[in-house]
Order: sequence, then structure tokens, then C-alpha cells
Amino acid sequence: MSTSPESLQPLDVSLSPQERFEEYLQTRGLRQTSQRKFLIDAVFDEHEHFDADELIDRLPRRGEKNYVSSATVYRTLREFVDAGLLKSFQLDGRTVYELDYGYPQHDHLYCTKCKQLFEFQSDLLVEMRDKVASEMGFRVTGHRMIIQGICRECTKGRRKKRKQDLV
Amino acid sequence: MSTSPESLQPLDVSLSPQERFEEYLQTRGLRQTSQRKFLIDAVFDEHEHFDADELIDRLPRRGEKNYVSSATVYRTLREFVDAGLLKSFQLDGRTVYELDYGYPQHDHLYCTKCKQLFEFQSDLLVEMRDKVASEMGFRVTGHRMIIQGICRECTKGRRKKRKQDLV
DNA sequence: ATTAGTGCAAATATTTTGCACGGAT
DNA sequence: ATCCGTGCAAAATATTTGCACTAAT
Repeated sequence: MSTSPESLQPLDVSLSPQERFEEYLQTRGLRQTSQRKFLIDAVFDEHEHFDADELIDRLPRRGEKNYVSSATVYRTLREFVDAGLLKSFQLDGRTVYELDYGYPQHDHLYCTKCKQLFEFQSDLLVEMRDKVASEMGFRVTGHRMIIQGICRECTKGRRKKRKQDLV
Repeated sequence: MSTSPESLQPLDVSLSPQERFEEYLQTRGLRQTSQRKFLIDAVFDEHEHFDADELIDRLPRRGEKNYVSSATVYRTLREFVDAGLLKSFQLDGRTVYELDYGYPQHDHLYCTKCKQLFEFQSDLLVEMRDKVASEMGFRVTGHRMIIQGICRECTKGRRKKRKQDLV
């Protein structure tokens, strides 16, 4: 937008998340703050799936350098979703975020035992979605598909080492 | 269970939700209270989709006959899900319930404008789900598919009368 | 200089829980 | 007579918001 490139070209692929967010901010007259810059790095450097709480846990504490208040983390995560950088969905009551920008469309399998999320991609699903929607007179803006079950590891008796086992 | 009928026969179809819940309670040594009886009637007499708050709103107030405390409503809704009478899922932060017992498997379209839920049924979706799951080594216990978009009514300019328009 | 952004704490919203009493078995 | 279930209020969770101050433009 700022440098007006040829219009029909998908700019996206050539911009880093950081650049893309800058663009988003500029087009809306929003400001580029140290918190926003820090957070976008923190989010895109690290995780695949996370919630606000997990993210806050990994960030500097109050008093430390680069501390960002929880309120700002929540506010900024919503901006990231707005900007198309992240996607969010609800799982077990909390809001889960995942990287969207630069990632192919996909859906999830959720192991209700180890609480891990796995991804899968299915064009068939999207086709089916669009067919159903058009039959119902719906203009689709998105969907959320989560397959629940027990993952391979958890199926074989006692699970071995797993990340968040403190639950 | 209590009268031990022929084993391979699907008992379900012949039992009312009330009977089915009784059975559930009996097999677990739980008690049949007036609150549980009242709630199962309230739930199965009325609604398709609802959340705890909406249900509580429709029930007798404190002091009135058949009053049930919110805590008990929450506790009992979870029992209903446990008993296979209701299904629950998260939508916009709240827990939505719907009748499950006696209803065919289905999924939802959600209009983000009027907040209405619509249903659809697709065997293809279930097939796809099972295929994906088996490829991933998952033992499926269920799934949740929600197609978001704008419904037909909301697409044609200003929507007309709609239920929960107080939002 | 303007005014959006932030940190803080309080407010919300939703659901859960501890506890003493009452009721179902 | 047990001890599960309930109502109540307080707690827990997760997220949002009002406000005064700070900082980006």
C-alpha cells in the first residue's frame, strides 16, 4: 500500500510478518510501538499453537526489559488476528492462536489425553464446506474443524514423555 | 442395564431421554432428584441450541416453585453430556448445548451476523474425518465442524426480525 | 501538540468449588 | 443412617475496560 506495487500481484508472499504488520498499521493510521514489534517477533519466532497465558509466561516479567502488560498482549493478539497474521479458535474454554500468515490452510486433530494439537490438510473438506454452504445460501468466511480422539502415542498404553504433562 | 435386555440390540431408540437418564443414574449409583428430573424435562421440551445462561433465564427464579440454583444447572448440564443426552461445544466464549440423544449426527453453519446456528448433515464429512484420523493413527471419539459465514437472510441487506437481536 | 497506546487495577463474564444442610437411598 | 446433591457465596478463569500517563506521529 505504501509503495503501491502492481495491483494484481500477491504481495503477501514477499513480505515478512513484521513487514506485513507494519503495512497493516500504516494503512490504518496506527502506531508502531516497541511492544507491538517485540510481540510480533516473540510470536513468530517461537510457537505453532499457544494461548495468551502461555505466551505471557514466556515473555519478560514486570520490571524486566521488554515487559509487556497482559492487557496489551491480549489487545495485540487480537490485532494480529485482524491483520491476518494469526488465526484463533476456542479449545477447552481458552482461545488458542496459531500462525496463519504464510501458512497453508489446515485443520486439527486434538488428542484429548495429551492435549496436543495435530494438523491435517484436506482440499476435500474445503470443497465439501463450500458445497454445503452454497446449498444453504451461506456466504462462507471460514470454518473450524477439529477431530477429537486419542493420538497414536497415547493409544499405546502409557504415554511417554510429553510437553505439557503438568496438567 | 437394569433389566438386562438382549445385548446387541440398540436400546437407545426405545428409551425416552428421561428413561435413559434414569438408567445412567442407576448404573452409577447416583440419585434421582427433583432438580434432575425437572431439568431434563426443561431441556428436552424446549430448545435446540442453548447455553447455561439462556436456560437459567427460562427456569423459575429463586423463591419460585421448581427453582434450581445455577450451580446445579451447570453441574447437571455436564451430567447430561456425560450421559450422552446433550452435546456441547464452545462458541464465542460460551458453552453451547444441543440435544444429542435421539438426534442424527450433524454439524453447523454459524452466521456471524445474526448469531444463528444452522445444521447440516454430511456423511462425506464423517468419512473424510475417519480417513484422516486413521492416516494419523488417531482413534476418533468425535469432531466439531462449524462453517462460519453470513446466512441467506443476513445477506439480503438489512435482516428482518430475528430472535436474539438484543446483542 | 495531538492523540493512540500502554500499564494498572478493577470490572466482566462464565463456570467451578467449599461447605453446611436437606433429601434420596 | 448414610452420604450424595443442592444452594449459597466465594473463588477461579479468562478476558476486557476505564483511566491517567507515556510515547509515536
